Amino acid sequence: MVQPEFEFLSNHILKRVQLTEEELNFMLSKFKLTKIKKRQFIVQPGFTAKYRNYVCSGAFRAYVVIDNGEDHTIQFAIEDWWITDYNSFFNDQPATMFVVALEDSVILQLSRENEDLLKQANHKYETFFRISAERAQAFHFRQLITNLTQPAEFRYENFLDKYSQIANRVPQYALASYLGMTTEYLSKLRNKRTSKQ
Amino acid sequence: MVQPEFEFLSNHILKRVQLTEEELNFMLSKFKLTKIKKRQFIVQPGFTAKYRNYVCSGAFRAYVVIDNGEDHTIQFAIEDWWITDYNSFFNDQPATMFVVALEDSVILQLSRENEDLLKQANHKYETFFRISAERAQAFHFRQLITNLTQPAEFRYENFLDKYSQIANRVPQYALASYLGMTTEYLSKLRNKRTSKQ
DNA sequence: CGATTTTTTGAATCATATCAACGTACGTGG
DNA sequence: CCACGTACGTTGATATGATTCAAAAAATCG
Repeated sequence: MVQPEFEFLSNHILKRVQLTEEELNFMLSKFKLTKIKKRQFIVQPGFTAKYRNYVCSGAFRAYVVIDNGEDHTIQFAIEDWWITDYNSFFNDQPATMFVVALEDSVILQLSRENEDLLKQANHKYETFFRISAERAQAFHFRQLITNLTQPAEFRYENFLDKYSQIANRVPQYALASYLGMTTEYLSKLRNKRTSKQ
Repeated sequence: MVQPEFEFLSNHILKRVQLTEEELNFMLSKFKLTKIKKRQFIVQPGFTAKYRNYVCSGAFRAYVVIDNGEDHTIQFAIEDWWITDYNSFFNDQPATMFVVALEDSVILQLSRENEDLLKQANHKYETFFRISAERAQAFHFRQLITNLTQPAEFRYENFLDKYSQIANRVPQYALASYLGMTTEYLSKLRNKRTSKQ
């Protein structure tokens, strides 16, 4: 009998690649279940991001801190999302981002060594990671376009449309910096919006 | 005796994955050499992007057109870069971008069918594409951060530093929209800069 | 509860966009 | 190979979306 956390990940994997039960179990066996407390960091600048993290429950925020002390949210992750500093993880370099838990969370962690082992063990595992990377690539591409081409108000409305479950769960300052605006301005947009309807 | 265009691609591939001569040649045999005239489109909205394109010589520009008619540059590609609408290519959906030649160019095209064939034929080919996707992912990630966190002037200076060969070869309006600003503003930044030194 | 963190509000300011006009370059047809 | 037309780049005046700063209000937490 599998723990529910592994159940989520199983579904996630099987949606992307067809595996036999044996293959699936071998893959799952390489993941480590970890509980993370709110405010705890799972990636920090200076240290290599040793794991790729699949979120079973809870919420995370990845951000960078610029020289002047401002922080900028790069990514959110809730259930069924992955998060890490990929630059650090892939290239075994010190991370440049923080990844912090916004809520008490449960994650499944895959180390770089285990990921390499899987990739070498079976064609299908490699396919899974390739598909993940390709989707992430396409996702960031779209995000880049939106940031480049749309004004702040659209970016906010758009985010509400697509990720309302995230919008309600994360602090406003984190969302503002994710959308590339100040918290004050987001607050004004939000007011304008509620008074309109 | 290999044509020089294939020579470039060989080097590119071998930098990323180790192949025997036979494996390399099989991979190369799946690419089609194509000459593209300046102003010619290799990807257009409405049509599926059938190829992943490796640039041997010349230069390309990928852009989207927003409702109001403005166009926004998403990517440049010169020698030794890849370009296509990945969303379209991976998901076999109509493209949303244009990709147009800025100069007379020579490219090597890999069709989706041939790419799939390669991925299935040999673990190592799949590894190559995975590495490509991972690098692209990390690249877009960094770009996203820069766009989100840095003012226009920095983005311009930064681009000059990192991609001076591109900056000199592409029209100014294309660069401006790539950097997320108007051509007028870029023109002013450029002036300010030259008068400063 | 009090203390800290987060969000809101308003006024002043700044970075960048817009518009319009002009100069320049370049490629195409005669 | 010149001349013309269209595309591209520059400049200045004005407008605006978004930031900054300061302070109050609201929410969260020990």
